[in-house]
Amino acid sequence: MPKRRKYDEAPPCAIVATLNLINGRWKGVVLYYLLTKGTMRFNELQRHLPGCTPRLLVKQLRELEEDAFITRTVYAVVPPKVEYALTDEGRTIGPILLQLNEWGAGWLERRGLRQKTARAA
Amino acid sequence: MPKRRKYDEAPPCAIVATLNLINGRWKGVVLYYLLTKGTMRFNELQRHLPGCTPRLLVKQLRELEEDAFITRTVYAVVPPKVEYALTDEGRTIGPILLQLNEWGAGWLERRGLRQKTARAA
DNA sequence: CTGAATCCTTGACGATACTG
DNA sequence: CAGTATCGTCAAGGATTCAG
Repeated sequence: MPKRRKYDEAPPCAIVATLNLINGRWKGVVLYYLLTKGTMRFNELQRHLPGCTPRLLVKQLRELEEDAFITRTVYAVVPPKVEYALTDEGRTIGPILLQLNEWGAGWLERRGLRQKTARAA
Repeated sequence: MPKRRKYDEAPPCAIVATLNLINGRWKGVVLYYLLTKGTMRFNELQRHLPGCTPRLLVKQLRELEEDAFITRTVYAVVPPKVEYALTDEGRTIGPILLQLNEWGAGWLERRGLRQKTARAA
């Protein structure tokens, strides 16, 4: 049994399935960054996610990799260098991520919780 | 302290904020049903969510209500009758829900996990 | 019919420290 | 730099029963 995430019991419901895929404290944003800023290294990614511990970041990245959304490329150099990039599959949710961002920005504004720019974090 | 959901510490990050709003085992589908099938009663809703206990359904509905996505209308009759409907605010995520559904359907298919129709559950 | 009450499990996530 | 290891917390969700 190769590790189950809580909702791998996902019924054949498209919406539930999709949401489960991007469930996780930072998955959505990670994908968004890789989408809008391109390939990134581990630390680079982490710097963009204030409050995200390496432990958690690793876990979410591994899950995204499992789900074929991103690739993980290790370079045999010192100091170590690992790059994360979107796959073609990962790129297919791009439009949704952009919409989530846009809608969320509007929502935050309606709530009076201004954010200065349209940045994702 | 009026009850906190785990991620109410949501940073002013639009994507994270949005995902947190529809996080929850059934929230997405509930919204989808209310969007595509219109106003629904409690039991009606539950019948569409196999495996969802009333306890959980109530909770998620209350949260959606708190977030102004849906309204809860109680009719003073016996037996009780309560109707849930999307608000205008709730309707604004409609496009995203539809896209989530569509993308998810494609994903499930690519995964070989056929679903017969385009139904959401 | 629409929940509320109670009790319980679990896994998502956090803090801190350490390493090749 | 890119993680592991270890320990701990806590809220999400499950099961069951009861009630207006």
